[in-house]
Formats: sequence, C-alpha cells, structure tokens
Amino acid sequence: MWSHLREKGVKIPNISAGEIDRQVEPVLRAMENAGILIDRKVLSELQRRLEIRISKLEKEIYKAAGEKFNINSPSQMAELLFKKLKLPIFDLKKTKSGISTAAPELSKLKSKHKIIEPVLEYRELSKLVSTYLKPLPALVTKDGRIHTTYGQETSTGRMTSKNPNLQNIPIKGELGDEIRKAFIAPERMVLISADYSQIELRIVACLAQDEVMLKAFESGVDIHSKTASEIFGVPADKVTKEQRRAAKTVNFGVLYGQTSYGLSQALGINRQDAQNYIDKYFDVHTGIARYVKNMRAKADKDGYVETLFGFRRNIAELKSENWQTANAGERMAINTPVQGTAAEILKLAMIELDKEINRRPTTDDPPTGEAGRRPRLILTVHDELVAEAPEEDAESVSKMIKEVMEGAVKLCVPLEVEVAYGKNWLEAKH
DNA sequence: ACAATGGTCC
DNA sequence: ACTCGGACCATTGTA
Repeated sequence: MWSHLREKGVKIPNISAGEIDRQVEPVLRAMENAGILIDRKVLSELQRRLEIRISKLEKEIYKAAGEKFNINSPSQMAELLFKKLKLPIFDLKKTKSGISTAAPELSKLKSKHKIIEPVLEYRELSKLVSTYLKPLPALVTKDGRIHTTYGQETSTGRMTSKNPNLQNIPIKGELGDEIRKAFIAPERMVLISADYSQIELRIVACLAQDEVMLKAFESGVDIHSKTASEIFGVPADKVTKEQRRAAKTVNFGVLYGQTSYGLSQALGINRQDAQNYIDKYFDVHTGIARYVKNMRAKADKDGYVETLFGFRRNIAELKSENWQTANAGERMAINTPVQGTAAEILKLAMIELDKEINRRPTTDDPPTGEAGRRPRLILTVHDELVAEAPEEDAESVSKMIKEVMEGAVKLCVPLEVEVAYGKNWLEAKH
C-alpha cells in the first residue's frame, strides 16, 4: 500500500509486520522478567499524605452538600448536584442514565457552587491512591521489582501493558512527579529514558507527503509554532504560548479525524472559530487533506487500511447504517496507519536494541550472589523506551539507544529521539 | 459477573 | 444527537 514511498526516500527494512511482532516477542518477555525496581517508601509516604488531604476534602464536600453521600458514585453525585443543589445543566453532557459528572463538565460549574472544586480535587487524589499508590506496592515481587505483562493484541499493532499497566503511570503535575520518583534504578545504576519526538506527526507527514510538514521536519523548526503561525496568520516569531498550545491541539486532532466540535471543546472556544482553524489547516496542508481523503476511500473500497509494514486493520464500521459508527470507522481509517506505523518503528528499535545490548559484556564481576550489572530494556510506553544501565555507562548507552532508535527506519523526514538518564523515572525525563 | 462511568497514559 | 485514535483499571450499581 505504501510502496510508492520508496521513491520518496523511504527505506523500509525487508520485514513484514507479522515478522516484527514475532521478533519483538522474546524482547518483551525479557523486559517482563527484568521488571522495574520500586521504592515502596515513596509510594507509601505519598499515599499517607494524600489520604490525609482526602479526608479533609470529604468533610468539606459533605459540609457544602449539607449531607453525606458516596462521593465515588456518579449517580449519587448527579442526584446531589442537579436535584438537591439544583445546579444548572445547560451545556452539560448527558450519559445514558442522566447528567454527566465527568471532570470537564464539573469544571464548567466551578463558579456556581463551592462544592465543585473540592470534588474535583477529591476525584484527582482518590484516583491516584486507588489506581496507583495502593495497588502498585502489592505487585512488587521478592526482587523488589514490578513485572508487568506485555501484549500485542491491539487493533493498531500497539503494545499493551497489564497487571499492572505501566503505560499509564501519571506524569502531569507535581503528583505525577512524585509517583515517578518511586520507579528507580538499582545501586550504581541509572534509568535511561528515550522517546521519539513527534513520531506520529513525522509519520503522517511522510505517508501524506505533505510538503509543508516535510519541510518543517527537515529544517527542524518547532512544528507546533509553525502550525500556529499558519492558522493564526502571524509571523513565526510572534506566536504566543496560547497560540502554540492551540496549534498543538490542532496537529494532534488531525491524526484522530477531529471535528470542529471536538476542537472547540478541547480549546474552550466556539465552534465557528474551531472550524476556521481546521479550514486554515487543510488550506495549508494539502497533503494531509489528500491523505484523509485517500484513507477514507481506501477503507471504503477495500474494507481495510494498512501500516507502512503491511499490518492490516479491517474496518467494518464504515459499512454501518449507523452514521456515528460509520464516522468512527473513518477516524480509524485515518489514524490506524499512523499509530500502527509508529508502533512498528518502536518494535524494530527494540529488536535492534536487544541485539546491541546483548553484545555488551556485563560490566562488573558480581560480588558473591549478586547479579552483575548490565544494560537492559525494562519498559516500553508507545513512543518511549526505558532502560537500566551501570551508571558509568550512562553516557555511552544513552548515545547507543538514541542512535539505534533514530536509525530504526529511514523515513522521508529525520526521526529525533530525546534521551536522558537519572536515578529515577522522573529524573530520566529531563 | 457485567455494564456504565470516570480517569490515567501515549 | 454527536463529535478524538489506541489502551487498562477502579468503583458503583444492577442482574
């Protein structure tokens, strides 16, 4: 499906998607066995801190409500907010059973009642405690480490992680920082984190042969600032932070087939403005517009789309009588080649890295009974790999990982990898 | 046991 | 009316 890209400078290694999956399988098993070292004390101390705060918030919420109720129950929350407190439901999303109490909806009510803010904070903190701080320590094995299970059975070719899922460890905010401090390197070792910079945008630039985007990546300019300058019609050096943030949302929205409504919700602007931005975007990015059209047509005609390495996803949804289902099918057709190709590139890098790492000797003669220190891959998070390495090898292993990842395939644009290391996962991402 | 709701990540 | 792709998991409430 993408063989024409060979003439555009794309060098696709002679390997199929299925073969990539087979070859990455033993690498995944090795990563599961390796696991990642956990500092349980960091988790338990944070848990204690948050539980104190949560009980204060509980009292505050009950007081503002005038009664006790189960804060964790969306139905009881809706009953309280919209029946007893009679908060306005104009503009709020509905669920099958009633009014949504999801965070974006409650945020709209912040100015209407003093109960909203503590509820949002309660939700945030109890999420962290119940999903991460409590369960993670229970999964630490005798070696002090957590061993997830990786899978490859997804509709795009991405990998999954379960028991626990280490691909959704919090990263936003101060509390995300605190949790990531609990994922540590052993004595005299470091964690190295390496992530592809905007890999999906680079892939779509290439698959779509979008001239403007190709040039942007070749010249190394900030892609979101460039998009901002295009859709807001301002010089590149006059782009505000706010405009850049909006442009970033547009860039990612395109990958998902986002509508004007979706964009307006994401940016908190009106729908017409959102539509104008999208129109402006497709005006400039004719290649992307063509790609979107082509993927819809391809899926419609053949019933499937393909990634760069030939992974096929059947999209039966497109044939649905239900227009919502059919629209969802269109978005899958747009997104799957991009997301799937990114997954394939990461897997190729993992296969190559595993070979390269195993060529290196163990650094130490281990003291009696102790395992020798040597580099190994330990985590994979969609566009990021985390490895462990002896601290004296941090620089050389970092460099090796970066080079292998950047060279995994030759696209029409350069692949860039950001790499850093430190004593824990937080430090390794600076 | 299962569906619905909500929330975390890329 | 509905609206952003791909995952996993906790809690509530119903069957």
